[in-house]
Amino acid sequence: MASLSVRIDLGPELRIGPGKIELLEKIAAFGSISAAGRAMDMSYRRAWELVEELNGTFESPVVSAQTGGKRGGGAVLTPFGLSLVARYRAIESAATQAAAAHLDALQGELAAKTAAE
Amino acid sequence: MASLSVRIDLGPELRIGPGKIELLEKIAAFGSISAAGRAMDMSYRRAWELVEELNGTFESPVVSAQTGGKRGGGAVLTPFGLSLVARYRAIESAATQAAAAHLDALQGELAAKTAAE
DNA sequence: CATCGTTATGTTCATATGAACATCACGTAA
DNA sequence: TTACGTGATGTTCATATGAACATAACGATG
Repeated sequence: MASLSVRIDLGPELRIGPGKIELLEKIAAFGSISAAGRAMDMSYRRAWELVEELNGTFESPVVSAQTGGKRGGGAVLTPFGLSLVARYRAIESAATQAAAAHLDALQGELAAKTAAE
Repeated sequence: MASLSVRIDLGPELRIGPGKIELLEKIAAFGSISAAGRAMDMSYRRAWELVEELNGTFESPVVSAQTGGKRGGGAVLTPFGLSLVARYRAIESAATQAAAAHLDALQGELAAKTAAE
């Protein structure tokens, strides 16, 4: 099934797409950067770098992390981070819904081409 | 200004985004792969590779090219290629319009963060 | 026949990107 | 004190990616 993939451009060096958003959601769900990375089959290193990049691109941090402690540490989304995720999903949802008919048409056309010849 | 960037996933190895679409439009406008490349500040090699990739991913070719001749040769979009571009722009337009309000809200929130502190 | 602009490739090189591995710091719990 | 799980980095290496350059085929046109 054809689907839409949405990225938001907020300026040069300021882009956010489905990958980073999913990572943020996983962090919110597990309370840990490393657990989020594992869930996405991604090295901790990589996950941490993405978080670092996100925290650096926006004025306000998106993830707040703590080292040591009960479970060895952990990470949570800041209010701004939560808001960012919510807004992205809202945008994605609206976009997908609005484009659904066109997508189906394209898909159909593609199937016809595949069937023919 | 914040803007949306849309990619269409039609399967693994079957993705199309703003770059390829723009290239196709330039090819249609100039009637030449090399002219399209120049217009996008892209080497002919690169432009040709993208066209090759497009022609390979879909069942039906998207660009039809001729070597030699009056102007040295040229390239035009196939009917399917034209349709693909049109559908992409329609999808993009619908998506952008539907997400406009959310985008503005995000932009505003971002500006607030930038202003504060 | 020589020229021109284009398509169509080959080849080489620099760079960006991510994978992999290796530590260290930290704070709680046993 | 030791162990544990996590955050936070450093380092190295393989690979992917694109840039740059080079060349041939082609067909009209002069």
